[in-house]
Amino acid sequence: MTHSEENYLKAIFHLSRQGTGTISTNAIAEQMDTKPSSVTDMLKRLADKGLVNYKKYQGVSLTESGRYSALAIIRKHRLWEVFLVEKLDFTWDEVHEIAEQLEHINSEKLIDRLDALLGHPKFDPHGDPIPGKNGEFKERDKELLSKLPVGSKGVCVGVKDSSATFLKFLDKNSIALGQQIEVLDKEEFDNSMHIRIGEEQLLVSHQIASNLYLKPSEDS
Amino acid sequence: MTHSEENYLKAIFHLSRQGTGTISTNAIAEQMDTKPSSVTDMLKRLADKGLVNYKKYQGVSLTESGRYSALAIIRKHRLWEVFLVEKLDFTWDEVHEIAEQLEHINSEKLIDRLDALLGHPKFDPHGDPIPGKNGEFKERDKELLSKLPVGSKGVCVGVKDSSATFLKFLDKNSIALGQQIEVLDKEEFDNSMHIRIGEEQLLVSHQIASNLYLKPSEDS
DNA sequence: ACAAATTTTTAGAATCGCCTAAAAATGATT
DNA sequence: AATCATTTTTAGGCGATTCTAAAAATTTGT
Ligand SMILES: [Mn+2]
Ligand SMILES: [Mn+2]
Ligand SMILES: [Mn+2]
Ligand SMILES: [Mn+2]
Repeated sequence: MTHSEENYLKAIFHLSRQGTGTISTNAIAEQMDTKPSSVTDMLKRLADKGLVNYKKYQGVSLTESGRYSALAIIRKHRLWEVFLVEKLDFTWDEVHEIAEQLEHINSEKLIDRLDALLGHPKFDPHGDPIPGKNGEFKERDKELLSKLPVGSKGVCVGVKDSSATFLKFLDKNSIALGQQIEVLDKEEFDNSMHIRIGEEQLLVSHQIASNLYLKPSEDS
Repeated sequence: MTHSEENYLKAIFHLSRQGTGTISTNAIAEQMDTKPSSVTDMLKRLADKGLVNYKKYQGVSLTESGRYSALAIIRKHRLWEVFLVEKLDFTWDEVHEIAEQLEHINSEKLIDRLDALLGHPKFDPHGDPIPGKNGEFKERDKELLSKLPVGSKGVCVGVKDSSATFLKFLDKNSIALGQQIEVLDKEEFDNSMHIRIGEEQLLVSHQIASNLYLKPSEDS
């Protein structure tokens, strides 16, 4: 598989775990920052190779084999991200770009060894689950902060937007994975939320609250 | 720069430290396992980008900038080889193929951190020197075993052929870098050599002796 | 149901990197 | 100097990936 094919598979995989059903040409084009006509071209090629189910005008979905390949690439991406943070002291806002390159390195043995070196991590630096060697993949239990009612508590377990700007914002306000968060109040006006993080209190906009994932505590 | 351009620069660099003078189209084609016409194509492109000096029928050489780029790639290649051996327990015959991929990863910070993690190594697993961050590069003092006179001693510091088959042969005969070697005798008939390695004695063919580098001891 | 708006595909072209076959230049031999 | 062999370049083409512009299909709105 070429780098380009791998990137398309990844994009299709990510789109299918968001919206429900089949994926549109335009959605892929937007995700990948290319033109729809280029997407159509590639979908034909991927279909020829048995990686996607594609029929003109009908949208696209991954085949068994396409899904397996996509998961292998995502596994590599996320393991490399862990490596960069754990072993090379990168911050969580720096690793994605580099992992975009490293994910295309082709060596099963390399990935197995890397996985072992890192102690078989289950999640990447952004809280996303790392697929297993044989394509096992389960999303973790989590809820957007913005969806939680006033009074509930939870632990921060992930981000939806993992752009460098958002991640740096979180750093600046000492919001990190593993942190306990409590919803103190919600403003009717703009849906911003008063939250407690450890000892601190903070008012976060709706946009922020809808990009932070919590694992709600049992007792809420 | 594309992967292909980087590979051509590397090939030209390596050829220029072997034979003397400018590099022929055919030599590059052979080194890279492509056709001469493809090489001509690429040389034009590299010349346009100011990476090589090229004039039709006159051979080619690296410009300042081309040499600098080539060294950067070789630096990455060799640092990754060290990483694979030191941190992921690969053997020295396994690392080259993977490093051929990793050398194209583009991130200065990544390489700086990797260099630091490895303790700023000076040589790769095959005894080849690792170019410095700013293009410093000096070949180490070494001599082919086949060139040494009977009675001389030295330490094994590198291999000329670093193919997996040769490296595995060396492993099998416990010849490793850092090993003390003494030339006991030379056969007139086929130039094979009787050598002593530590406690062991061994008869090696001329072909083997002309692919092992020693640093001759002062007193020889 | 039909026209308008939107989405998707096709047609045609560019670039990169490679190939084969033919032509041109260079170098060696008489 | 003329011929022959070798090296190198050119010409033309192919697959991969992308683009723009135009055509076709689908969806939406009245
Ligand atoms: Mn990422
Ligand atoms: Mn991630
Ligand atoms: Mn190597
Ligand atoms: Mn090496």
